[in-house]
Amino acid sequence: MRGKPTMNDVAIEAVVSLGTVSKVLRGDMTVAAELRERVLGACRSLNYQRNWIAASLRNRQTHTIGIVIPDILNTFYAALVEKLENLASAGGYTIVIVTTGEEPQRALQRINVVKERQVDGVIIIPSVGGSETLASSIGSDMPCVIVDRVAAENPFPSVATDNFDAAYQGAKYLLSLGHRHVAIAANTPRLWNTYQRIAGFERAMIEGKGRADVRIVGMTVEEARISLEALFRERERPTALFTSNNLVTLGAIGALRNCGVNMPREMSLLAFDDFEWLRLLRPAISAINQPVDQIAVEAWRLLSHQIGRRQISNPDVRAAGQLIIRESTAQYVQIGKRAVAR
Amino acid sequence: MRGKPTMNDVAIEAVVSLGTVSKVLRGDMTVAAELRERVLGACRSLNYQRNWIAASLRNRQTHTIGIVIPDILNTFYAALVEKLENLASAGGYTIVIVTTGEEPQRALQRINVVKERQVDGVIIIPSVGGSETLASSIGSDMPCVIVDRVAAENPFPSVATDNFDAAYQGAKYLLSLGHRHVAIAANTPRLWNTYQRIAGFERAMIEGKGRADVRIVGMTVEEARISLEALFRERERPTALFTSNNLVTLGAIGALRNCGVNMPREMSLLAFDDFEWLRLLRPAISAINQPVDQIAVEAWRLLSHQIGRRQISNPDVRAAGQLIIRESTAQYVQIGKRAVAR
DNA sequence: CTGAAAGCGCTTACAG
DNA sequence: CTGAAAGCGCTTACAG
Repeated sequence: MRGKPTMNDVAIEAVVSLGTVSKVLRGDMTVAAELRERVLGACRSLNYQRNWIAASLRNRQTHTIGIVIPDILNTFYAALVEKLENLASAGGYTIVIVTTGEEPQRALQRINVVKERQVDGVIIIPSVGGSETLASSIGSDMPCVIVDRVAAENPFPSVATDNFDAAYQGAKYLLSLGHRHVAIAANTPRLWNTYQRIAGFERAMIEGKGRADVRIVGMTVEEARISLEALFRERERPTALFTSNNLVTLGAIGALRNCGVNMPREMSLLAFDDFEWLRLLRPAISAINQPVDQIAVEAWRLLSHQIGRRQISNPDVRAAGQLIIRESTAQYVQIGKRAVAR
Repeated sequence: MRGKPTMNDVAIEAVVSLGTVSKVLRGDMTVAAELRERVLGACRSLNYQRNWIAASLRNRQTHTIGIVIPDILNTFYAALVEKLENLASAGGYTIVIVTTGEEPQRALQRINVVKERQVDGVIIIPSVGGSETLASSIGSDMPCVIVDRVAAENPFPSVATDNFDAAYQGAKYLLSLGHRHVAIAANTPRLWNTYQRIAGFERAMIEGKGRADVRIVGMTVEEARISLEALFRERERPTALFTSNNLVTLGAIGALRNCGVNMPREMSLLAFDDFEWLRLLRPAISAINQPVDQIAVEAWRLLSHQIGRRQISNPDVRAAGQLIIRESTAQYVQIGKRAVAR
């Protein structure tokens, strides 16, 4: 026996058959206690490590799951990955991560890589324009759950924040402060989560008889900043701004600073996505928090149940967002001559 | 042929032997062009996907690398992962990620998981107290590179910022602004990178005849905040603060706010680790940036050369940090009665 | 340049 | 409850 010991070496050492060793190691309890001890002892003395690849080839399970994510630097996704890694690890799974950088081409290629790796299942956050091709590239035999950016006609189990409602509540809050002209800065309505956020926002504004200004500002911080600087220089600018995700929030804060717009006196800001830094800015930014923990737990439930071929209840989870009020949102006060919108 | 097509199915379809198919698919050019075409055609028409697990079992390569990281929410590590994923992907590798949460026990367990997964190599950022046991748990046959938290007696190829020099330069800068009493808030000197940062800081302060105040503030944002609030309430507090990493910076900013200490008038702040938010705070925070791109590229070079059994030149890379001056650091001006240190 | 055969290290029916 | 044998889908010497 040169190199690593194999299961066969263990069998010889323990003086049992190869099959018995396999049974013991897989936790099959139909093995006599005495043999089991001999096997375990042999494993220890040989410092045996199971060759997981050989097992996978035979039993068709890799105990690996793929995570397809647009961008790890986005704190929301980083938090999601952190939670998922813990859940997977606790369940004996390991995760392979792949990033798509919001590029549909790359997304397709990366999803294929993950499939070739023969993962047992995959958790996907689609990128812009990626939802359409998902069904065909995933196929129906691969356990899969879609997270966050769930398309309207999505065929897979999914979990996301109830974006419509969260945005609706956010807008209601802004209205309750007296704001009547509020803008929503959204990355792109081609993303379904954003689309829902815009819709919830608009619904609330209509109900509250406010003026809703929908601004599409692009996917990056820089694009958002430039776009919003233009908005802030308009004659009749809104008195409150609602950002559609953390990247846009970043751009908005930059724009506010560059244009010298006082927050919250001249402009209230409500952010979608909460995270540590928002508390530290001055004024601290009010935000709608997405329940990352819950989203991760549900995604894992949905995926592991599919892998285990268990019954899935509630295959489309929508988690409630929570409004966190800090200092960036204030009662609307008419300033000088500028009038409130209509 | 039920289920997925195998290489054998392709061989039958193309009317060649199994071995020939294998050769073509592995890019072995010693196959006649005509056969190659037939094989490729058969693959397409059957929609053949190579079973990578079977290949791995035979050739002992998984084309997978493990990344062991303390915490994905730390932006520095998130950025590192993002870069590494791109490099790995471009090289035909996929990454499995494992987080240790700064817990030595968990680190050990996770490193073992990665090894059992039979990765071709591993990139490790040790956690506190984890460096000591690394050598024995990794073994000498596994390609490995240590990043960022490189121990003094580290036996593996490594890449990190030149922490001593970066901190030295930072302290020199603070001295040049006239500060003579400056504190460094460090998470723990048990981390070698932090240890180096403290040492570089102290060296500069000695040379500049300043008073160096070393404060160990703990690993979390909360601990750092509480610890620094105490510092800010001391009678003879420093006029400038140097934080040892991004988590401590977070705590420092919170403490500054809570204690109502004006920055930079009453206290200059220089952060180790730069990232987007630092620009957006007011005042914008001066920082020492670690060259994440370079670090990732070098780590990948070191790892892939080991995997390919190529010669490794320069196995211990130390990259230069860069000082970015913004608004949080200002010339020291004596305020009222409070005297400069000693 | 091509093919037949052995084997990677396990798991899984199947006998006993 | 235990063991002998076949086989998972490839790669790799080895003949030809």
